[in-house]
Amino acid sequence: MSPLAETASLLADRTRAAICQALLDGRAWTAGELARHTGIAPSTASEQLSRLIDGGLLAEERQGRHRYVRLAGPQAAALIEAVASFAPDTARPRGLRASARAGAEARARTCYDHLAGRLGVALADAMVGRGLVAADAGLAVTPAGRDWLAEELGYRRPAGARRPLVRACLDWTERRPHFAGALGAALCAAALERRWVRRLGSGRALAVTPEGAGAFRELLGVES
Amino acid sequence: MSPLAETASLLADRTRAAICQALLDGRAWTAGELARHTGIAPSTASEQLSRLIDGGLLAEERQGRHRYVRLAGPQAAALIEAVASFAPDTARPRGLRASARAGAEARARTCYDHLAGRLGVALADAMVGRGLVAADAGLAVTPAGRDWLAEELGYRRPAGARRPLVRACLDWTERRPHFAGALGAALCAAALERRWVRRLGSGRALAVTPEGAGAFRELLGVES
DNA sequence: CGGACGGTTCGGCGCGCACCGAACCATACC
DNA sequence: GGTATGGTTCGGTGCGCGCCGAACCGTCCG
Repeated sequence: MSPLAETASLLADRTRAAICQALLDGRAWTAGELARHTGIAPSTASEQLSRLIDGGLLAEERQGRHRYVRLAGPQAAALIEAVASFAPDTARPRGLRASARAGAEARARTCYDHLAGRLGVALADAMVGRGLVAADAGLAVTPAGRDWLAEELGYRRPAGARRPLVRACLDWTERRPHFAGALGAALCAAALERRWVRRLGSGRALAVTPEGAGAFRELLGVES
Repeated sequence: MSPLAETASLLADRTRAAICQALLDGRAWTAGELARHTGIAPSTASEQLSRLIDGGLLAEERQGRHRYVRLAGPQAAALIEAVASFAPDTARPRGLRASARAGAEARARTCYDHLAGRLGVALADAMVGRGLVAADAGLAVTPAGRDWLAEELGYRRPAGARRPLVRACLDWTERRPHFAGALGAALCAAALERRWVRRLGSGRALAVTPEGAGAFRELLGVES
C-alpha cells in the first residue's frame, strides 16, 4: 500500500483517533487507562496500540506490569494536529459535564507539549506585540525574543537543534494560531514547573494559578 | 465519528490516496483519466471522487460531459503532503519506465503549485544564500526578498492575504525542504509562463529549457 | 505460596466498504 | 435522427478489520 494510505489508515479509525487525541496532552498513558477512556476491551486496546506503535506514531515504555505509551515525538503530534484541524467545523459538545470540560479546555490546555486555548493564543499575541516574535511573513524569533527566552525562561537553543524554534499551531477552539516548537515547549515546561498553571483532572485542561496570573501579567502583560 | 478519523479515512484507501497524489500536480483531471490512472472501473472512480469532494479535499468543475476535479486548495495539498511525508522511508521504484520517470521527477517536478525536486531545493538554497529568505528560525522573506519578488517575478502580496508568503515543504526525494506558499506558487507560475520549464508527459515531471537554465543561473546563480 | 491485576494472544463474529458490471443518463458528433 | 463516449446509479459480492471473550502469561502483594 502507498505510504500515504498507510499512514492515514492509522488515524482512520474512531478508536485509534481517540487514543491519539488523548495522548496529545503529551503525557504517557497506560494501556488500561486508554481502554477505559475509549470504552473498549483491554484486548482490543492492546492490539490497536501495537498498530500505532508499528506505524511509528506512538512510542512505548514498559515498566513492571504496565505498558506506558505516548506520542513518538513532535512530528507525530504535528501530524495529528494537521489532520484534525482540516475539518471545516466540529459539533458542539453535549451534556453538562462535557461542556464544563470543554469550557475549561477552551480557557487553557496543553497541546502536546505547549500551551493552547485562549491562554495560548493570548501569550502568542503578546509575544508578537512585544516584538519577541516576528509574524509578518512566516514566524521568527527576534534577537530580543532570544534574549527573553534565555533570561526569563532560562532556555538556550542547543547547537544543531533540528526542531524549529517556533512553529504556528492552529488552535481548534480559537481558530487562530498559537506557538509550538521549542519556544512553545519551553514556555509550557516553565509554566508547569513554576506552578503558573496546574492540570485539572486527568485531561488536557489547565487552570491558571494566582502566581501564574501575576507572572503572565508581569512578563507579557497578559490578563488571564 | 471524530473529525480526525473522518478526515483520515478519506486518505486511508489506496485508490483515493493515488488519486490525491496524482492531483498533487496542481492540475484538474477528468474522472476518466483518474480511473485509468488508478486502474479501477469508471463507476468506482465516480464514487470515490464524490467522497473526496464531500470531504472537502477536492473541488469539481463540470464542463460539458466532463467532470474535472482538482485539489480544493493549498490546505488540502498541505494536508496530503504532511501525511505522505510522515512515513520514514519508501520503497524504490521497480522497472525501467518507472525508474526513468522517478529520475525525471527527482530532477524537477511540480508539487501542487510550486517547484520541487533537486531544482526546487537548489532554488530554495540559493534564495537563502542570497539573503532573499531568512531561514535561521522559522522562514521569512527579507525586505530584499520582497523587492526581488516584485522586480523579477512581478509578484506583490495582496493586502490581507491569508496564505503564508513562504512555507517549508519537505521534499520527498531530497529529504530537505523547498519553498511552498505564495512565493513558491509565484515562482512556479513564472517559470511555466516564461517557458523556463515545461511539463514532461502528463505527470508532475518537469524539464528545464535552455532559456530556463540561463534564467536560473542569472537570477539566482543556480546551475540546473 | 495463592490471589489479584495488567496486559497479551487467539478464534470467531459481523459490519463496513471498495469493487465490479449492467443499466441508464447526458453530451457531442455524424 | 442514430451512434459513440463520458459519467452516474444501483444491486450484489467478497475481503478486511474492529471488536469481543476466553485462555494465558507476568508482575506485584499479602
